[in-house]
Amino acid sequence: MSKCEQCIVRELSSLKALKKDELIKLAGCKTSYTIKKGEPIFEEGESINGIFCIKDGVCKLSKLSANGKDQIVKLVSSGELLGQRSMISDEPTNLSATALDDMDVCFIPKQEVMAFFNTNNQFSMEVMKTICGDLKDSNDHMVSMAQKTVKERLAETLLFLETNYGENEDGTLRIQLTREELAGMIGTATESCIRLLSEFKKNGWIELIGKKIALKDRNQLKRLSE
Amino acid sequence: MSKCEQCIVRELSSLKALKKDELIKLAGCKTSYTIKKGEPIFEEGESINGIFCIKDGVCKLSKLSANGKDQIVKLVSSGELLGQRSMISDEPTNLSATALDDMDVCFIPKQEVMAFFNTNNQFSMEVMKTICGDLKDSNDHMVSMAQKTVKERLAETLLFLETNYGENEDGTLRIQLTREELAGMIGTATESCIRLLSEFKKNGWIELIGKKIALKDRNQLKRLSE
DNA sequence: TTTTATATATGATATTTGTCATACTTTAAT
DNA sequence: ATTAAAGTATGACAAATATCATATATAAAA
Repeated sequence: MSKCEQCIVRELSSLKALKKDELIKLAGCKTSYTIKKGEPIFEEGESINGIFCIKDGVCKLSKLSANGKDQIVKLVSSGELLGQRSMISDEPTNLSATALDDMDVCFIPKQEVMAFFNTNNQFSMEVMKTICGDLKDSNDHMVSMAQKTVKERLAETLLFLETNYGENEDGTLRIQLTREELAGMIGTATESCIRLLSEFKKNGWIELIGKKIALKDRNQLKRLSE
Repeated sequence: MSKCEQCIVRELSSLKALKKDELIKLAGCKTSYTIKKGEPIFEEGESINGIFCIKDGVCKLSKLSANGKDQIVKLVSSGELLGQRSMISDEPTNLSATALDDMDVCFIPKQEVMAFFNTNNQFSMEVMKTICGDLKDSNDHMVSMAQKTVKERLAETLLFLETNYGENEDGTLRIQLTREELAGMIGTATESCIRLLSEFKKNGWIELIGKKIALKDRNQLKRLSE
């Protein structure tokens, strides 16, 4: 049972508001484990009685739509908390979380977190702010889906992925998404996504190196996305 | 300066967690006023240093997209609070709020609400739950936009409007939206919205009485929306 | 290695949706 | 009451996107 003090999640998430004694309590009740790429952390409809701390790796939060397509609502990665919404609302999750990488996570039981809400106001405020940020992102995302073309959304998403997850030495996006997952992020059919990637490549805006994608003309992508 | 105790907002919103002395404080700092149909309560980019209590009427929360269309993110009506997200995040709003009805509202300054956060944990939890509900709705809405057709979204929206805002004696939807606003809710062009309404009418699923809409075959609409 | 499965890619085509033009209707303004 | 403006409606057409078929490439399994 390792300490929570030096954990990246403690540094970056709402947990930064916790005091020493609270961190010790935390370390005592957490369970840590690993999840392999492709495996679920939890699935739509499950009751998850607590929150997850992501120590390493990235996962997708997605929702299966009636037509069988998996819409990606959000990516969550190391340093972040997962499952807060469902825990606070006290209802089964409406989303599935699936590892895109091999992941290291900790699970903190609900009663522990709720206790912190009652004793540490700063922690409550941090969580509230995080959720408000998520709400703003979700609203913006929704407007994007409703008002932008698939092409615009693809450009937007590629820039988002580079900004938030960086690039490898060869200039390709570090985050590894299949074409199907990328399509799931922008909300379109896999074929449409592939077709537009080909078009972007033909225009010299991106480069396709095997399955990987490297951004070339960021200004053009930016212009397109707005 | 009227009391807050018997106010509908106090009954239905997070304010129900406030105690008597807190309500007295509230009554002392609020400013109440009216807003006429079509007028803004606040606009995108404004800093609104507090929250609004909606005593009467309905408003739309919308965001102007790059193509000049006004996407409606959410409707907010009597009994609800408005502006919590922006106040908690401490940043200008990303949305405009515009009255769809003549409205009665109260404004509560930020410092007052923040004080309640510090002294009344139940209130904090209620606000948190509300925002979590908003987040879930927004996520679901986003998936709808990404995965459903305009036709499906129109059917869904018509049912939503009936469920949440009821109908008049003649069976028409009580809430009064222009075709443009309805299009803004489902995320499509005004003409497409009108065209589909005509199609629904031709199919006998709805009736158009002037500008008003009456639902006829709710089962069919429901089937379509899923 | 060979086979099998899965992911990527592209063409052909159908469907959906947006845009522009125009007519009609209702509401507001002079 | 007349005019002007805004909202509703529909046709014609163009553009965007989905679907189905199929080919190729890559990865996994036997």
